[in-house]
Amino acid sequence: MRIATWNVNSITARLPRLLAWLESSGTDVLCIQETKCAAEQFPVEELRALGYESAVNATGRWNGVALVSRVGLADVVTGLPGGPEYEGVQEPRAVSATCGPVRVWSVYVPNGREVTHEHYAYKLRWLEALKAAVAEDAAGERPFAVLGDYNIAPTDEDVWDIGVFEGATHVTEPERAALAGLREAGLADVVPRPLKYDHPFTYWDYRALGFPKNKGMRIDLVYGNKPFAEAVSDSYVDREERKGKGASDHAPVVVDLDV
DNA sequence: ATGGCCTGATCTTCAGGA
Repeated sequence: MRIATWNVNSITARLPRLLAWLESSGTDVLCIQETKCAAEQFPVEELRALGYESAVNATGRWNGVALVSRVGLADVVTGLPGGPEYEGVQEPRAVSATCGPVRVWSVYVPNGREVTHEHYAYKLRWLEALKAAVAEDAAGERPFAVLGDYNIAPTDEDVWDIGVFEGATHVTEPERAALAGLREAGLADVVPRPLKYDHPFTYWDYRALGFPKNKGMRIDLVYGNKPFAEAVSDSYVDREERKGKGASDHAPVVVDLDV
């Protein structure tokens, strides 16, 4: 079984590449982030034509997540139970479902913007709520994983130059402590292999030739419980999908499971 | 040449991304 996560940066803008990639990669379950569409604009029919069911949590131009699966999609939960509000609303940042033998979450963790910004405090609260919401499944016997754009680089090695990030979000101790909390809850960081260079970056800024210069970050993560991690036979970042016109600024992270 | 972007909506300018 092949499962992947991909921040597509607008599913509308990415639809031709998304459909082509699903077919060429043979992905069974895809966790999607930043759909940037209203739920009714999500391309349910185009995906159904390829054999995929969809579970969508999206409300408009910002954020939005989805799960698409061709191996079943049951017990869908929309949103993060107990999750915090930002400016009075629960933003669409989580959706979970059971896809065949695996329980899967697709998450888009808040960015944080600046460490002094209210959005940063919200990011930390959101991660606390995530830990509470997944605790039971994380400790369970069924293969379980939380995949998505965490907007956190787990270590200094997960950015191209840590010096550039002094005082910035994505690399702070509280953010990394939140990831450690998920690991303490029973989830392991399933680190993919890079297809080129020595580090599995998953995001490269559109600006300043970030991709050609490999100025990347590893912020799209797969956190799986013990049964999930033990079933992993391979994992890699499909950097080919970051190339060319019409690419997202994130590449898909692919995980193969023996389940 | 030492910089270089992309998205959708508020739509020719902006906020947000990280």
